[in-house]
Amino acid sequence: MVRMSIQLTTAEVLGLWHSVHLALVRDDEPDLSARQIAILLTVYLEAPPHTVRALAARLDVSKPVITRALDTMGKLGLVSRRRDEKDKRNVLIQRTVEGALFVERLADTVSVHAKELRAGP
Amino acid sequence: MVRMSIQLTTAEVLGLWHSVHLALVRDDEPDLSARQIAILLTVYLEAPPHTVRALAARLDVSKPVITRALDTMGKLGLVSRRRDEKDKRNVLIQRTVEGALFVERLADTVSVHAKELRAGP
DNA sequence: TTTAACTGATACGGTTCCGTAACGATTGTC
DNA sequence: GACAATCGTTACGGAACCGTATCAGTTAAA
Repeated sequence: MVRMSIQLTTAEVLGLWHSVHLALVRDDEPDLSARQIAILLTVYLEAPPHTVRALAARLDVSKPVITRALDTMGKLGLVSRRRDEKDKRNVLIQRTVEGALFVERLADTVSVHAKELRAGP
Repeated sequence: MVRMSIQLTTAEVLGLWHSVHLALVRDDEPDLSARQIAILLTVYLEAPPHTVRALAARLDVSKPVITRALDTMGKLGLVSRRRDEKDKRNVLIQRTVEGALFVERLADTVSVHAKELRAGP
């Protein structure tokens, strides 16, 4: 296994983006918006705690945007909310088993379509 | 430049997806849905002609889904519609200069965040 | 203790999208 | 010519989302 930087052509990058989105649309998973994906992956990839305010700042969007996205993703079981007992103004966004599986399937979908790419030194 | 297949780890794939979506949300471009992205890139990457019915079949969605997406992307100037003179039942979806620039900027955004990936033999 | 600052949620009017069903227009068939 | 098949669009009620403004609850400061 060799670590190197990869220089992708425009056509290769677009081909990857195209095939992955086609797969995401065609499968049975719910199609999340770009904002929802950004929130979901921030929660699952970055270190907790995750609050509404922090997510809003991270995405550079308003707080209601986060609240609405959490409502929808909460119904889907992808994330959950809990009051912060140390500061009851805060709400802590937490990961779920179902959400972790969703993220894993997303990674699989992307990986499948990223198999043939050009690598340069 | 060496052509080889790339084996990406789950963390690397998710990190790419995360950073690109964060960038897409934070920039000034309108956030397209997964279906809109799939339609847009199909129109710009695959050979014409592109009809509503063909796009619906390609994405495995109903025709009104395509019509609605074309309405919205048409207002954004990303695609345009024209009647097929040879068979006036058909509508031909066409590329626009503005749409081509949008796709190009999308490719740039993805490329920027795909610079550090692990490549294997 | 009164006030200010801060949190996340809610309300508002408007837009987009959802799936399903029906529609007018055009073309092909008998 | 009459009829069916095919095209894309529209209609429908319901849901989600948009940006903005405001809200109640909690904490910190005066």
